[in-house]
Amino acid sequence: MRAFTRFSYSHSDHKAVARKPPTKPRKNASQARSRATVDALVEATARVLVREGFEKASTNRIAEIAGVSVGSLYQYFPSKEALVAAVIDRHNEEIMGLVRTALIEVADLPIDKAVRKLVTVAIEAHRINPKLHRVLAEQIPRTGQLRDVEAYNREIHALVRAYLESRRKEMRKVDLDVATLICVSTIEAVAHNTVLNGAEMLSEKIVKVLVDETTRLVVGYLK
Amino acid sequence: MRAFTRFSYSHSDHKAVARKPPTKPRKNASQARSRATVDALVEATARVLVREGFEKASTNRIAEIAGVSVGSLYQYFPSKEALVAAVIDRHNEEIMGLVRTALIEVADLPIDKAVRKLVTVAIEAHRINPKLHRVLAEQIPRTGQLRDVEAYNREIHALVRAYLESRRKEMRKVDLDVATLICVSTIEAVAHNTVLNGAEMLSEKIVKVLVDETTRLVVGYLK
Amino acid sequence: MRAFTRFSYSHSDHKAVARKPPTKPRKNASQARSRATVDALVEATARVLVREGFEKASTNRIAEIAGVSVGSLYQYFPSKEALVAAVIDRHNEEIMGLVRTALIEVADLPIDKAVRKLVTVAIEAHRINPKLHRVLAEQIPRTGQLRDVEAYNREIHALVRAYLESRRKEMRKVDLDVATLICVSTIEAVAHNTVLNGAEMLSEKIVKVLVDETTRLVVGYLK
Amino acid sequence: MRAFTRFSYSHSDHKAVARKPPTKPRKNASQARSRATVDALVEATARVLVREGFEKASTNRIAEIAGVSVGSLYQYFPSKEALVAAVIDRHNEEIMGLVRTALIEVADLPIDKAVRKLVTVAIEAHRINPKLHRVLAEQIPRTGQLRDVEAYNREIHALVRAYLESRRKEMRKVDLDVATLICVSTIEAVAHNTVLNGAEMLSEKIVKVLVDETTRLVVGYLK
DNA sequence: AATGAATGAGTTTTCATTCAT
DNA sequence: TATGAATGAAAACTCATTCAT
Repeated sequence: MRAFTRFSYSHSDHKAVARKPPTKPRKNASQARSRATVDALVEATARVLVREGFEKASTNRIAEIAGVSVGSLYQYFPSKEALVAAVIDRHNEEIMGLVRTALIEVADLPIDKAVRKLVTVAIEAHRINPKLHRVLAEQIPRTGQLRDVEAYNREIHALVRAYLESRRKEMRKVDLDVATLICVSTIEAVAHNTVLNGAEMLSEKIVKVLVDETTRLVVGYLK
Repeated sequence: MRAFTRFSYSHSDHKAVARKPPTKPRKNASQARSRATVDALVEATARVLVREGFEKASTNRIAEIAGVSVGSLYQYFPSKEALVAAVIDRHNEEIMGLVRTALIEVADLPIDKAVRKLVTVAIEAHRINPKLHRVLAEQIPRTGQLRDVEAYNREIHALVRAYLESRRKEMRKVDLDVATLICVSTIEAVAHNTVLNGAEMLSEKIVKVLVDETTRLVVGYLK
Repeated sequence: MRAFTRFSYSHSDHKAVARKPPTKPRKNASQARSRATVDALVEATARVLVREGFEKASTNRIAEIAGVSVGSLYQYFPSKEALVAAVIDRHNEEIMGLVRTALIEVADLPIDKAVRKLVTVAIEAHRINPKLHRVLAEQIPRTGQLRDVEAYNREIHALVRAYLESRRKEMRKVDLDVATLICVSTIEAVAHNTVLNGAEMLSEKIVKVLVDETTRLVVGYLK
Repeated sequence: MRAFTRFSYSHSDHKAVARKPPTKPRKNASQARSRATVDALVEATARVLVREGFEKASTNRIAEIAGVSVGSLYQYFPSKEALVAAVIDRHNEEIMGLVRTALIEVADLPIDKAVRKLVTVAIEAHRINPKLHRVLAEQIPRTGQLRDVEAYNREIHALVRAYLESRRKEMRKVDLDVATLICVSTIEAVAHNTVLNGAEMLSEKIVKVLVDETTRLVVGYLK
């Protein structure tokens, strides 16, 4: 199963990352100062990840960019992986915000309008921070975030399925789960490619054509 | 643009890996013994990559598994990246073999038969060595292989486009490039998901359903 | 010279630990609350030392176990070493309490009764907290406690010597200092071994045999 | 049970050192160069241990003193502990050499001569490198060498027991194991104290007195 | 007084790569 | 050519101690 967003590492074949170091922030960072430090660290990690890639993203470098000591880094994050995991979480939540909103807005629309909206949102979601998106996608198997990502995927699947169910009369006879899988996969694939192929360079016109065609593809399939 | 196979890192946005060490084999491996050594090294790299992941795949370990000294490794490959690049090449060639053959076989078939065949082959290609596939997919941005992968993608695009062109009369009016992109993206996405979701565990029956549905999706779109 | 208790690092050969941080409690802990805090810290240190060993016993951990902030820890103890020193002191005092009492009780007894009592007490002293005993023994050279331990040793030597002197008529002719050294060493050695060899597992019967034999050994030597 | 040499940490109560990193040299160091490197490392470790104590003995420092790179250190020793273990082994073997030889020489001597010899050798053994002896004694619980040390202790016990058995007619009736334990403990204790109390400063005369008295102590006990 | 966030020097360990043999 | 010992920069992580609040 795969979502609108390409973190879709829902495979179970990856040698489970030896989870020696835990992956959740050490304290709740209730105090304002702590909170600021944690935020600075997550932000710095995202930046370094984008600018220099995962291997160059050393904890010392991240701490430096965050304007904080390594010691502080390890006060809040027990390992480098935990830091990356936090970035992934943040990014995922941004994306899920978009997607959830879209699915609510779409609830009462007919299938063609709805699909068009979803395709558009999927592309937008991929555009939030494509470079970060890529680096994170590569790192998900290592951070033990697979479960979370799968949870998001399941959520999206469930939401889409619910929508389709409410519109069953507009559709031909299909197994709803299969149809959902096909829709989600397809939309995600096109969005992924669209954005990764030059992201910012794509003219609005071409994007429009892609949205049109993808909508036609999916709607044609459902009706 | 994206191919049937998920090496689709055809984005130009990745900061080109500082190409300190070259990436092509040092010698042509003309002698038989050399050839054997090179093969052993590439094979060992693939194995280690699959078994232990990229970070654990040290050159010393690879040499050891290949039954060769590190010194010899560096006789044939100027850097670790070159070694990984060779593995990627080999894997890509295996996949492209399948795809090229399929596209030849399909040349005279009507669209529905052809699409079904292509979907099937895409899934097979993803099944060749899924674990290796994953590790390589993660590592491609780091080696200098993006160009090569894009070349494969372009080749596939060209082949599919050529096929579609020859079948234009069966199709509705569309921009051929857009249609090709949509087809290739879609087929790839479904194959990718299918295989990575439990790979070997998927029952043949479910696979058949997916092939049916994907075929219907694509054919419906083209006609 | 060595005492009944195996803290006998009375060697002067150890490069005196660079005494950067002082080793005495910062304040006299006059207030009740302060006193409680100090006690909690010493107790926590002992516990951590026993449970996790010296390397794992970080000041932060100790403070946490004591239910106090690190800041407070440093309010009362200027360094980690001072903390360990306090634990050593406390443990030494416990032991010396036993030993002093025994030597008073023994004052009017004949040599064989007295030696038997001392052997018994030595074993008891080693049994107070064998694990702590060990860890402390390992760490004494590092704290500045050697002087203190030597003082205890000297005290024991003096007490035993005084007793022997008062019983000279029961003994053969010997140099009193040599005889004292031999007695103290011997009793301590057997007690040390007895306890450290399985401590709590030694059956009372075996302990009794050891007490009997050690008494015979020492008494035989003195008479 | 305890031997003539004070490595006698034969207690089973120490929390078994988490044996994450193995403790045996990685390769057999057959080549001459390797051998030299290994020797240099062990020697450097011993030196650093004596001069700066365990905590200051960092692997980088040891490598530097050995005139070798850290990398080489880790080529031959998988961890700092393994290095210390090697030093312990070497030291133990030196000591056992002395002890074994003495016990052979002593085989046909009467008890008083034999005991005198053993006391002398015990003191000599402790004098080989008293500072190193101390540091190692402190570190043995951490290195997982307890088993080895216990093996040495058992060997000594067995050898002494065998000797006593062959001289039974000279002795009063005793349980041989108890007698052996008492002898070994006693001799060790005196040697330990003698050496650690100023080692080199002890006049030969005082040493002689101690040897005399200890011999009398033990012989008096056995007869 | 107490707190606990912050510090950063220092530690262990890894691994791509070189080069003497 | 092949070997594998040696290298050393760099990475992840710890912890005694300080100091603003």
